[in-house]
Amino acid sequence: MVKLGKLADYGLVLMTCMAKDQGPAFLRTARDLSAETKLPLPTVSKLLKQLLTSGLLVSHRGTKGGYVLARAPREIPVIEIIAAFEGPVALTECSTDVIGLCNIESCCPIKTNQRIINQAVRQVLGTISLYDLISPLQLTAIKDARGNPVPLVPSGRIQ
Amino acid sequence: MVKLGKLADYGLVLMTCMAKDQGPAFLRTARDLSAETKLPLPTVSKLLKQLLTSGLLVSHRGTKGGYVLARAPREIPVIEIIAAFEGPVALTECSTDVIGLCNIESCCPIKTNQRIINQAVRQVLGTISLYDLISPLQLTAIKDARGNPVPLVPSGRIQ
DNA sequence: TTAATTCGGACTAAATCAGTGCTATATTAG
DNA sequence: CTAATATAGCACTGATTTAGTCCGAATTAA
Repeated sequence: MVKLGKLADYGLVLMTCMAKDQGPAFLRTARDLSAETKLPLPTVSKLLKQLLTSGLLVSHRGTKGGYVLARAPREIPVIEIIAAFEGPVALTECSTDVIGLCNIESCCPIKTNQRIINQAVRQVLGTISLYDLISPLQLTAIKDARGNPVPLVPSGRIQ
Repeated sequence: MVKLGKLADYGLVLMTCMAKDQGPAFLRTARDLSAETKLPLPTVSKLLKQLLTSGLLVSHRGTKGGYVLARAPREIPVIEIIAAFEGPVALTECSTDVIGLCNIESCCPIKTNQRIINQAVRQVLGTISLYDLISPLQLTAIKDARGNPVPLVPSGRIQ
């Protein structure tokens, strides 16, 4: 399916939640976010931990503790959130920049070309920030790999 | 890892092979391709079958049979090859255009936004064709989601 | 001190996927 | 017509990955 794992999916939900309702030093607890997102508490807890160690969140322990975004939504590219759960984004295995893993290696005709795919995808995900996800309408002039505009709102309405 | 399954990966290898060495009505057998790619024959056979039913290849049975590309490499976008093995490309589950699967649904704050991610990725993969993979240097002016050029050959050398 | 909350690890059950094998069908060569 | 070759389609298995849960320790505010 070329899809994200559920954890990464949920991670995006949580990050969007936090970006929307953020105040100055507004700490959100795991329980709090669990209630808001309807995701099971243990899972939310796990997600937050992961986001923490990836440097996307900052935590405060003890009573009245919680999590806050480490940076402004504008400064958090979507690819970082995804990478927090799925590791470095690389559609094709040959292109994880690790040499020697590929058993075809020497004769592999597309090692070069797989980089093209990876780089294109990475670039796109890198240019979309968490802020873009909160306010999609302000996302200006998204263009595709050849420079043509991408119709984000096909029929004038976002579904 | 946000990566393709191995089958899709191998599928790209096979398609690239066929695109490179194609002649007029040049049939390639599974055995042939297996030898060239060093992939096990049963697997190659399975891959070819899949590519066939997806409409990317045309087959001829019997002695002197084999497979040919159904279209010119220029007319085969990478996303189709990937979709042949992984189904429709959709990074996030909410966005498979199926309504009602998401258990958060009503309160899901990012349904809209996930479309942005999916659409951007799909668009990029849709603009890269099999032909681009054979001759990467002729791929002109790949640009990212905001219109900035993507450096395909970072240090002047393709590794 | 007590209650609330994060922190870190380990563990289990389930789903997905790669890979293989076998039998039937079609086509060409001789 | 017959035999050899190659695809067609199906089912099966073993392994890998992943989601999800739980528990005890550390930390902080009241």
